[in-house]
Amino acid sequence: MSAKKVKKPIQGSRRDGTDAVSQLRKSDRTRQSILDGALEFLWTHPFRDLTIKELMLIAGISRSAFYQYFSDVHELMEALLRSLEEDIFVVASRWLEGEGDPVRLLEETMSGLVSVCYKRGPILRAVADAAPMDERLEKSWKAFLQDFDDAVTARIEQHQAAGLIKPFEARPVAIALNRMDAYLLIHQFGRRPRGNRESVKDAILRLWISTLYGEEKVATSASGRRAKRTKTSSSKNS
Amino acid sequence: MSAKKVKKPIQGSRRDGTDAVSQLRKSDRTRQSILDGALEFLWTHPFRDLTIKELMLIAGISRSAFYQYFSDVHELMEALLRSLEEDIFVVASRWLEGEGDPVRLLEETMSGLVSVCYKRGPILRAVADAAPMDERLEKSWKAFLQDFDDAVTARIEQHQAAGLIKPFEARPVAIALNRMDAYLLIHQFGRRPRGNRESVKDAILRLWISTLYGEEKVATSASGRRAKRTKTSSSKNS
DNA sequence: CTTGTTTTCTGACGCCGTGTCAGCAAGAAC
DNA sequence: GTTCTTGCTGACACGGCGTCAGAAAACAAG
Repeated sequence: MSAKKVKKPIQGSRRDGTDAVSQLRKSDRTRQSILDGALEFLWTHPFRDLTIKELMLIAGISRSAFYQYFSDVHELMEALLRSLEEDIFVVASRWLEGEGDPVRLLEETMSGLVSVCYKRGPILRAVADAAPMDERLEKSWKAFLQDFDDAVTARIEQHQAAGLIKPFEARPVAIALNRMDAYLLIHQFGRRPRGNRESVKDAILRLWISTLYGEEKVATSASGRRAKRTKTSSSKNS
Repeated sequence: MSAKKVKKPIQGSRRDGTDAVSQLRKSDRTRQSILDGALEFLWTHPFRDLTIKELMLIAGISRSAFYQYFSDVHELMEALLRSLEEDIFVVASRWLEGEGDPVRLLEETMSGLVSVCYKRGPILRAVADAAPMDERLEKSWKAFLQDFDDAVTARIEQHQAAGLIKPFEARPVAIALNRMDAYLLIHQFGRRPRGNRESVKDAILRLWISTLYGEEKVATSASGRRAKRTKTSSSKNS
């Protein structure tokens, strides 16, 4: 069923992982080249045009070799999603778990979020597009979003208890903010040419701050100070 | 290319449209039975399982007859979307264009919105799922959402000018609220068994009111009065 | 370098859903 | 009934998917 295979580590002496790339098994490099090819393709094409044939043409290997590494194109997307997930949760943890001025933490998190999505944006877009077509991927994607909803909800409630955020039902607000983020990030960075990092960050940040900590706090954030009157041009065509 | 055909109206005297169903051309009834079959299917199955063969089996006609009416499954979805669109804009116009107490208007609109989606929910879900797979449908879906974003943005700005809503950047808030609505409606009513109408309406309404008109106005709405402390159970598993 | 073993890759195959087409059947008008 | 139009059908070719047996390459040991 699954294409995964438990690989016995090669028993010889040389493959001890000390010399990075060149010392990896062939299969690991091939697998990576498929993942790279997919991302490359998705920078300029919608997911619906990603056929295995096309993909393996980019990777320079025969079509059937694909199935040595992934059981289908959706499993590949899942792999890409997982790799993005790691990066995102790292930057998100700043606001979700950090200590200190919450507005500052939020700014750091959103800044990082924008950076990650700017660099690997198509993954988000393609996974969102592909999810409805495959039950497994759909579940992963839903879980990914829900993890975020849960974390944000918890953090809001925590800050409400601390008097930093006014009391209201946290979850629907968390969902609204997260869906908004997803929508903006996907549309601004999901394909080349990409939108402007700063304006996207400012737009997202402003909405979060004003929703959670109050309109007056918006001005205290760095971007608020820097570009208080900037109309986020990029949000026009979104 | 397109399956559409300009049909000359039958020249005889009887088909004057006075006697509803039985007086329609055969082709119109068949077309409708396909649309009905699709909706029926989508109540219990995800869009990805909707194959033409399956669909025409339900409709009781041969597979190839499908192409007399639609060029492909996405054009069918577009037809369903258009029919839903009409209903939705009717109820939405209440808040978007009505006069009087805005909170009351909003309540009427959300109430209607919930009703429409409760009755024809799978359309929303299926179109959202199918959109990434087809360029044309993707455009229609995007346009549908954007029409809403535009209308809501305009209405917010109008109410801001009238001093009913505090000043803030209207568009991102409009987008966030709309995406939240879409998410909730799709997940609660997109398939059987459906969520609870009242709790969904209350959840949506509360968020809109508190975001636009202020937390204190929530209590003045009918549902706010009726169920001030109800935890919207349905938003748990969303 | 040669040999034997394991890993990786390939071409050919069958499957399934799509969309088209020529021609058959059913319905309407007379 | 006959004629003409409209609606329907089965058969076909196409393209992408996933599998498999066996070829080729990578690797370790001698």
